[in-house]
Amino acid sequence: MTTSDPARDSDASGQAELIDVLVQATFMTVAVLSGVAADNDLSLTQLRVLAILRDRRVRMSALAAYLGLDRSTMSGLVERAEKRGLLARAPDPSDGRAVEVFLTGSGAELAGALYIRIEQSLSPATGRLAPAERRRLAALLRQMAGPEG
Amino acid sequence: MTTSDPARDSDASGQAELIDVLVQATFMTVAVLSGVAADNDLSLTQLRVLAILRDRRVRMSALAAYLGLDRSTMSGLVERAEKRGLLARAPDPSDGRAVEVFLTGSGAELAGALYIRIEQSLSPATGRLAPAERRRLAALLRQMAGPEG
DNA sequence: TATTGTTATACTCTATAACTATA
DNA sequence: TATAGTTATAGAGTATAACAATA
Repeated sequence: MTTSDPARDSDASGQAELIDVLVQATFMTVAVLSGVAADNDLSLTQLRVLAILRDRRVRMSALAAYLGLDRSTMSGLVERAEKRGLLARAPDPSDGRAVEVFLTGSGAELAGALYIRIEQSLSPATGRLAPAERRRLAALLRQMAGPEG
Repeated sequence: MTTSDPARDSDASGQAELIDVLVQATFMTVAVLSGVAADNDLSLTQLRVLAILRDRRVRMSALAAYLGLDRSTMSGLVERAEKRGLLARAPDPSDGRAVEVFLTGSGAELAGALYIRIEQSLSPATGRLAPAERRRLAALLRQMAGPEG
């Protein structure tokens, strides 16, 4: 989304300029995350599932809602990951319709390793900032994308 | 990639904390972009193709390299977009092997509309920042993800 | 009646392998 | 020989529609 629109030159509010570089940083990050996932024969979505389940046990429907996917899509994703021994399903005792998903030992191990690889793979980017700048950037990103949104 | 790792509490360098919120902001942005794309019956990759071609005419191989895709994948993406009348292919006069891709009038019109929708759809997030904060965030993101990386 | 999850189906996205044409 | 692009193939990701079981 890089443009050379002349209207951008007098962008006093910084909206358009921020959007350009935000989109650029987004695809840089997606590329890094996808690379780490691919190195482990995972899709980006599978990586996200492992990350979500790292410290939680959740219902199929909650997983689908959080990822913005249809429940039928979740069934396929979970089935393939289950076949690989990364996670498992169990009926929810409190609701006969619901199914809970959780990591196996092997899945938890992989999730931990993935997190370390992500930190390493992003460090060339984050390392371009001084510690104080990193904290400032984190604060601004949290304000922009934070809990409220 | 949100965690409650106690090691994070004493993260004086801000590395891990930045990574968490960067990944969160990344998926927020991807969700917004994917939503805009889906509203126009496009995939996120197709939207990126239109954005790249907005002010350029590029070779198939350059497009594939920029997006990190195989050339055969580009052939399919471009063929489907061409079938919809959004872009076209033409042989490169300077190299008999090469093919250049460029937007049609209809494709350029859509690309412009998409950009406006993206600005609108991201504004709830960017609007949480004051103009000076937006400029500061843009500068930090540029430094982190900028031209060098 | 509404919700949860699965299955069947169809299409897009993606990479690998094999191929043609050009450099 | 190497590069540019396409085609064939196969598998993963995705949504829609229809369904069964439970609430």
